[in-house]
Amino acid sequence: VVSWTTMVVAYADHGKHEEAKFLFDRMPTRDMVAWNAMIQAYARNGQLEQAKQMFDAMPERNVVSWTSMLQLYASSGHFQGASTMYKSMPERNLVAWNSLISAYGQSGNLETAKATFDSMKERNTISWTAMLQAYAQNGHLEGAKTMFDGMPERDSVSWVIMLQAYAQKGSLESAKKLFQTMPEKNMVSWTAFLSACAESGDLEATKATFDRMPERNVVSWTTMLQAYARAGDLEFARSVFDSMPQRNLVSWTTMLQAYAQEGHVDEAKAL
RNA sequence: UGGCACGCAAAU
Repeated sequence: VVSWTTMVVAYADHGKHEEAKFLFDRMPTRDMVAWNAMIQAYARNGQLEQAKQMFDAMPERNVVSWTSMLQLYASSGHFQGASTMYKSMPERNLVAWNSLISAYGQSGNLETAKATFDSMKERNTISWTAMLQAYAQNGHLEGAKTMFDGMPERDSVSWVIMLQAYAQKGSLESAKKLFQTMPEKNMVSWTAFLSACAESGDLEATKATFDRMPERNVVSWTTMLQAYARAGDLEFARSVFDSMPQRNLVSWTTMLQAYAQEGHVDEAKAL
């Protein structure tokens, strides 16, 4: 049953929920982990209806099943459904609570998110970061900063979210200062900072950051490409595009959009 | 020692 479940998850990870379901149906035995994995397979591919059917059909449910549904409702914008799930959960754990904070944050319900956070008997870094993000998403820089400063521990995710909070407020300077004090920088934090530079419109800073990066992936390359594109620098944009070690759908779309934006129909078509 | 759920980066 473990091998079968591994296969189901593998298909789900590649967006193939129908194949996942085909395998699931052929499993000789299914335990709760298998059922939960199948719910997640649908959830990851946005199949709310199907996920709900699995949830209703399963012989028994645990806290993972309930939490998965809560998250799915929240991520689909069905906050009422998420709330209903939460209320009907027979048991709750830290993950469930954290998911609820995120759900409230996404729905703009800051007060309730904070009330939830305050009422928790245990919190981990994810709880703090989810609350930090809730403030940031809703434009409350002060609240975000209070969370960030008050956290017992910060990891790279919390740093990145705080950095984005500054960047969203147009404060590249604060973002830069924060980035400089970040203890361990990884590809995501570098790219997040790169993106902050790009969004500020400071092309020099963007290029300088890009050149200083210890390593780059397709996301960082595309961010650099986008920086030139939004500045209307089609030549540079194209040379970045041509130099990229890899391209994906997003990088192609960025290049295409750059041409379209500037009215270069022929190049767009050729691309 | 193996399988499921929570918080981060790029385009539309």
